[in-house]
Amino acid sequence: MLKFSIQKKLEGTLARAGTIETANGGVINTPAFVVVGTKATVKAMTAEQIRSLDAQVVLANTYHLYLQPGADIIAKAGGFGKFMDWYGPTMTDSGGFQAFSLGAAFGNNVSKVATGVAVEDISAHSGQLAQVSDEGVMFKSHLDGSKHLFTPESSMEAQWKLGADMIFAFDECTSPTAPYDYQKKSLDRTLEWAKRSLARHEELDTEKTQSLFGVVQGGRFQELREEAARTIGALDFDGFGIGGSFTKDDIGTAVGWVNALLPEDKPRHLLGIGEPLDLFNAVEAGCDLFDCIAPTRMARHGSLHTSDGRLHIKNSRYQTEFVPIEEGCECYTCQHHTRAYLAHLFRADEMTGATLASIHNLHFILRLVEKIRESILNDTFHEYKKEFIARYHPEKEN
RNA sequence: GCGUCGGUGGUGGAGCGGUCAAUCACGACAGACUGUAAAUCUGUUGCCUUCGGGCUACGAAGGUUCAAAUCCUUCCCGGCGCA
Repeated sequence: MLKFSIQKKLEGTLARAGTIETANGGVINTPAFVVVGTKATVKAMTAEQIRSLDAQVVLANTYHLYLQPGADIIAKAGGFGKFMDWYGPTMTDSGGFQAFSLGAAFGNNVSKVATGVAVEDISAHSGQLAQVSDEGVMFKSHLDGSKHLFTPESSMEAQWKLGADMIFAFDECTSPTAPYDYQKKSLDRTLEWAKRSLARHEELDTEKTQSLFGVVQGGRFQELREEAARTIGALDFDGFGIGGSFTKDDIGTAVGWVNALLPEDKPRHLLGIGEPLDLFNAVEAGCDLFDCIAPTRMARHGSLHTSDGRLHIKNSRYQTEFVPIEEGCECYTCQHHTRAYLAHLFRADEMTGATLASIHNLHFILRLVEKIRESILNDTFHEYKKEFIARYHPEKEN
């Protein structure tokens, strides 16, 4: 069971800077960005490289590791952290996101963050590889088509074996296109699953070495989000995850509805959010932890963060720019390599390009969240945010 | 020299009388990506356009035909075989 302490709150907002101490003695300074290593590896990176970025936490995925290599093998290895040679704090996601990504989202070109506001029922429960019922989620493995039932109980059992310091209750991540009625029904189910997750986890973790986070859902509806914050918030979780869908524009406000109601003395993790502006807004709205695949996936796809916005390293102009991705950046990549070299590696389809780009993007996001933390402690958050947006999103400056 | 097979858009390579500005792949040029089915996916890729269409194109030049990248003739170039 973790200990969370708040060092400083930013007046007039829900933002706070604090420290989490895990049951195993790991320390996390919050707000913190959690690096995603779905299959017990941060894609294209070694554990040594993750350490050299001063990452604080790594998050793996229960569904993926359950299918391959299997939770028992990870348990024998001593947990996924040790398995991958990562000895810092760890988290696992419950598999609840895959109810969405392999269900409603599968093949439908919908992402977790809605760009439009079109609400249509593409049937959140009729996905091709995942079907949701009150009992749990029936997955058809994307690897071999075999069927697997995930329930709150089985997710807790698998996460116990995977051995992370912090784990999540089993929930249903709904589609941003799901209408109110479905969100409501799903929310009720996620609440039941939260109770079942708590009960099963209590049986497994008798010495309280793992912390369990409950997940708040509710889609884009204020009424549902607040209901979820109250009901999940009242349960005996060690922290909370805020999951599901938002629109790009109201990540901050919707998260604020939730955090205004969640118990203040427990950490709040915003699941799957990790673009710079979203991080500022979410911190301001009271979130302490974030995990996101965006920095690493975008890196592999050649989209690199700079203070002046993202650049596409494959664009022709970069072939002859013999300067770092960002002048003054202290990451390994920028200290040793040029845009031209990265442009070449990406064009030549060389793996090292993915590694160097991932190092850079993770460094950018990790340092950004660190600076956000410092700005809370220094009371310079608003100035820092304004300054950042002016350069990164000049079109949004007001 | 004789014979034979071939010469198609940035590249490879389909097409073998009309539905061909020409399948497809690669490359190129852009874009997307937010609890990772993702080192993936999408769009564009002869020139011009008032987006209806127009123009120039399948080695070169002639020819047959209502119609040719596709058939015929000659020439040029390349591979192979025989001298």
